[in-house]
Amino acid sequence: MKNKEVADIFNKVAALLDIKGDNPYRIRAYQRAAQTIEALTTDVEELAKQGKLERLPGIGPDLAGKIREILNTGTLSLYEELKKEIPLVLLNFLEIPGLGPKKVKVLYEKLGIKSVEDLEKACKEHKIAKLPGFGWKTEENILKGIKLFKEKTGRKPLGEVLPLAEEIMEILKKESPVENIAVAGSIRRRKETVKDIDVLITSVSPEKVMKKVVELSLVDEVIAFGETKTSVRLKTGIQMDVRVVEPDSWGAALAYFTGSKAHNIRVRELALEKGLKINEYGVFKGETRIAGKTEEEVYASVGLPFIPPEIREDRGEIESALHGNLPKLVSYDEIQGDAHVHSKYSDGTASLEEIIAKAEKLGLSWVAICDHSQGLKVAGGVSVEDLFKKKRHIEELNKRSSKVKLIFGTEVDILSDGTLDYPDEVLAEIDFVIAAIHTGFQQSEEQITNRIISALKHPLVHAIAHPTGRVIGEREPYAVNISKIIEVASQYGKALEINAYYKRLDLNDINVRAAKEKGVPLIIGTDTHFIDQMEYLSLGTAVARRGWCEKKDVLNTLSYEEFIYWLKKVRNQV
DNA sequence: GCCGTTTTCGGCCCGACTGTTTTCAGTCG
Repeated sequence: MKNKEVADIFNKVAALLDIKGDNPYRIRAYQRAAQTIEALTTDVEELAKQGKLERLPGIGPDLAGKIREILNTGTLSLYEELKKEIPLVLLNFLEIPGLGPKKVKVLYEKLGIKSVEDLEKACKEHKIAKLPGFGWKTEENILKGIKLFKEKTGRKPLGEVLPLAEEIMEILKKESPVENIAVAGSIRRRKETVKDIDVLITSVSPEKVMKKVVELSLVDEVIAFGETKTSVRLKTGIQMDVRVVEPDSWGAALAYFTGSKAHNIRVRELALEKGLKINEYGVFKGETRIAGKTEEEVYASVGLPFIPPEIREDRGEIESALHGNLPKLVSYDEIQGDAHVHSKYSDGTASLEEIIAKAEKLGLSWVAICDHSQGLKVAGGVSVEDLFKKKRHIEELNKRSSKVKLIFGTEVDILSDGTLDYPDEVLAEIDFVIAAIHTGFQQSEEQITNRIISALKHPLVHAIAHPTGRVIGEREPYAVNISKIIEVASQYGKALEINAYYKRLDLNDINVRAAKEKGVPLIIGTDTHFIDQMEYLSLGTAVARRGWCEKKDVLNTLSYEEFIYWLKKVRNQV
């Protein structure tokens, strides 16, 4: 997949052009193209071969040519030229809060600043305040921004921020006069990482709410404090923006602040075509507000059905909605089981009994107990002897428990030569086999891809766990050709996991969608090691939704009996 | 740089807040 590489270059070109002060619409064209290519469920290389690049939205003859240039030469002459004009390191400056392209340009041209260290030094020597358009306050803000930049308080995993956002909502509900309150932004879209917390509120006395917000004990610093908009930085380093609107604007504001930006732009373009204007206060025909109380109303005003937040990314949802073929996304309450839980038999901390109790609380009807296999000693891999103890234990519990059934499974290690960590006669006794890579991350793309493919082809394997191996913010995916994996999974009718652990979410939304399009069944597993982690199931469901999955695409929507049937069917036992 | 049954040229989403200004540019979302 060269998609990421092409998108990266386009994003960098856009940022460099931005600093240069180029035509903003040209810049947007590069950004939009980058976004489109990154979200592709097919290889851009494949599309190029088929001569279909120009069919992509926002890709014209020029950008298509530039994509081909990148594919052929590995780089782009425009990009190389721009790099000579503007040092690449300046792009880092755009990450510093308070610094945008215009200010970066001035800093570079007037003071020759080329590194964060230069910038910090110039601030401390008060050289910044003397520049046109700058002042002492800006100087101060840049210093603060540098500090944040160095602390790397960038995007945080959704699973970390969501509970915090919910806690804050609860406090504001209890202790300030809010009527409606909701989290918007990328949290509502359930993006895997988020940059800030957007909270939207209606209230009869906004000033009291705003006062409460800045007084929260969780707040570290007030960034902006206005009548309708307040921004603070929380002690965890994350920024929170709070907006208060009139009840009549609730839907419009919710749509507006949920984004994504690209999605909003498309919706507003549709509005313009109809002679309407959409902003956060409503849909307007001239001066008259014709909609805005609910999101449904706002979408209806431009001829669209309600679009679920999780797919508002301008990845084709507008077109689908216009054609009346939006997917009916799998819902959170259709999920009946958790397909990947570790117990005390390996490195999990919970007993089978505790897992059953937790599952019952969560309203699940089945849980697959997939402990590590024998060779993975660091993770308490289960010996063959213990495996059969576990099997009897599960059978016994299933006789007693009617509400929650356990499934006897394993997360079997794919060894570095592609063979599995239990002999076939043992695997044949295990009802659910999900295979995974835990060692040899440094192998070549060909080696790793082939390892996974041999596991997929193994007649006793049902699925692959965390197929790319990435850990958000900690470890890049191992080198794997995910398109090939999806292809082979499709061919052999095997499933791919959506690992729901908040730092994995692997497959990610884009790969899930690619798999779904090839008819590969998706299976959500929490990879629980500590019992409460079973609650991450909803994060996995969110990824499925972001990957446009419907009920039929997700094995967790099957009842216990149906899932058992599927397991046997894969092995040709029914 | 893209796009179009109102257009192949002239458009391209919209507003809040801050800081540096004295009416507005820059940044942000």
